[in-house]
Amino acid sequence: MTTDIITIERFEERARIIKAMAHPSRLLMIDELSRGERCVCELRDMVGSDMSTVSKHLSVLKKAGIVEDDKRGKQIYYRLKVPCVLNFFSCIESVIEAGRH
Amino acid sequence: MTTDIITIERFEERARIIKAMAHPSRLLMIDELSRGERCVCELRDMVGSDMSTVSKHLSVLKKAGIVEDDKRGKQIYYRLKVPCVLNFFSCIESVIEAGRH
DNA sequence: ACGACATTTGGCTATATTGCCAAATGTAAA
DNA sequence: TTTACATTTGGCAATATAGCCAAATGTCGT
Repeated sequence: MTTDIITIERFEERARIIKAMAHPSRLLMIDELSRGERCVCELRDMVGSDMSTVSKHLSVLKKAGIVEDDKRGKQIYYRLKVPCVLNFFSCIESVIEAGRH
Repeated sequence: MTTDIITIERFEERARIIKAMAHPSRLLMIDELSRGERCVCELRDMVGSDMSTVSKHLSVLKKAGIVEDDKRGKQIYYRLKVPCVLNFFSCIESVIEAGRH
């Protein structure tokens, strides 16, 4: 354990991680990865963007510590490193639901 | 219930809400509001930014449906509308913890 | 070593976000 | 109805993000 003091830096660190999720394509990829690991080309087919765009999205998720990757053969496979992020979805849905007041 | 089909639009809507949280000052305010409603000036004192900046952050959270407000006297009080967003923090902490590999 | 394939990186433009100041709005007390 | 206070809004400059193309890197099969 490092420190339990809640500082501005702590909230900055938290914000960086949440920001990494804050994009529709990245959420789509997280959702897809919840069903198992996928190579970049599979995710590109799902998302429908340019390979380079998908790759950059994945690097954002990776830098945030949300996914991890693994090179096997020609492909690189990504998987969720911290699956609890999936729990966000149900809460988000209730925000949406409450929003329809 | 509207529809259960998972579309791109659904992920865009989710991303908008997550993006609304993706800022250190806004996370700080959410954290503070978890302890009860606060007027804008109290939040400004906590965050330490300009009043107008804090107000704009709050409008982002409000538009996303995360907080709601209520005018009483000269002040406007904000409170969490969907407290489940607080659950994000523990997961974020485990992302941070896992990141220190 | 060569060519095909999978992925990342660099570079660029377009767009979005942030945060301050100043001005506008709303409210209440004198 | 002034004045003071609380908050929002408009506008602007600085910075960050997104997505495409093209080029670079890495890996395999031949």
